[in-house]
Order: sequence, then C-alpha cells, then structure tokens
Amino acid sequence: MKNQLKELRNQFNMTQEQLADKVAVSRQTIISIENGKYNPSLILAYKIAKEFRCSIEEVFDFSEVE
Amino acid sequence: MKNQLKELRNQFNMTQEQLADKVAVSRQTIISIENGKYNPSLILAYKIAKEFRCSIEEVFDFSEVE
DNA sequence: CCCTTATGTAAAGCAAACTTTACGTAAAGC
DNA sequence: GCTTTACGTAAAGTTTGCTTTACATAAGGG
Repeated sequence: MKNQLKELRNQFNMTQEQLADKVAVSRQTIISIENGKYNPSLILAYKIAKEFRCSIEEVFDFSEVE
Repeated sequence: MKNQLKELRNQFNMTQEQLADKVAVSRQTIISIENGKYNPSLILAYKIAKEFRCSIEEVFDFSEVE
C-alpha cells in the first residue's frame, strides 16, 4: 500500500526514529510501512495520521486495494 | 476499540456472514471486530468502511486510543 | 415440534504484524 | 580520516490478527 509517510515526515522535519518513538513502535516498523512492506494495524495508522494532524485517508492510499 | 459495525450492518440489512463475504474474511473475524476483541488491519478497516460508503473514522471510534 | 437463520463462544493452528539485534552505507561536521 | 546521524537490509523471535471447525442458543416459520 502506498502512502505519504516520507513526505509528511519531511514536512514535519521528523526522522524515522522520532516518529517511531511518538507512535510507540520500533524504527523497523516505520521503515517497513514507509516502504510499503506491510499493512499496518488500524490503531497504528490512526496514531501516525494524528501525529501529522490529518485523516487516515490523507496518509494512506487505498486506490489499489482490491 | 469501539465501532459502529453493528449499527451500520443493521442499516444496510446485512448479516455478519454477508459482510464477511463482501470483505473477504471469515465470519469469526467480523464477530471479533464487532465486539471489540481486536484491532483490525488498516486494509480490512478500509474495506468495511467502503462497504458502508463512509470513512474509516465514521466506522471506528478512536476517542479512547492512547 | 422440527428446521433454518443469525449470533455467539472456544480452541487449535497459520500468517502476518511488529520487535530486536546486528550490520552496511552515504552525507555532514570536526 | 574519524565520528555521528539518518536511512536501509536481513534474519530470528514474539505477539496478534485471522481462519477453521465445532458446538450452543434464541427467534421465527412451517
């Protein structure tokens, strides 16, 4: 699944590690989601969106889902 | 996590089994999510919201998250 | 009464999310 | 050159979403 994580992180001047700490997951998890390696849990997606002050739909791209 | 699944399912006159088929998971999975037993994946949450023609935020309640 | 439909629980097993550790690399500063 | 910072990969291990099967119950219709 594509997403705007990298772009939003840059807009907020945040490193992967800082974001990981904020949403309470490991840096690996952020890297893997950023690179589309897997489908995060709903709560994690929500926490990330909240960190960037936007909706889940603005962070994650569902256009290619099913 | 609380959610509006049961209410939306009723509005759409849909059984748990019909919803499960539509979003391609087992009936158990729908039951467990409906009863707040766990945190679904983002893609599943999206598919459910899409089935009810609304946003993820309208189906799931994040007010008690972290 | 019986049968079907819709919902629920429980338990075992599988698949995938997430963690942890370790290592590689490129850029920037001293 | 050396060190630090930020990003990336890989692989093994833990946790949890999700499946499958089986069984229980209440409601409604014939």
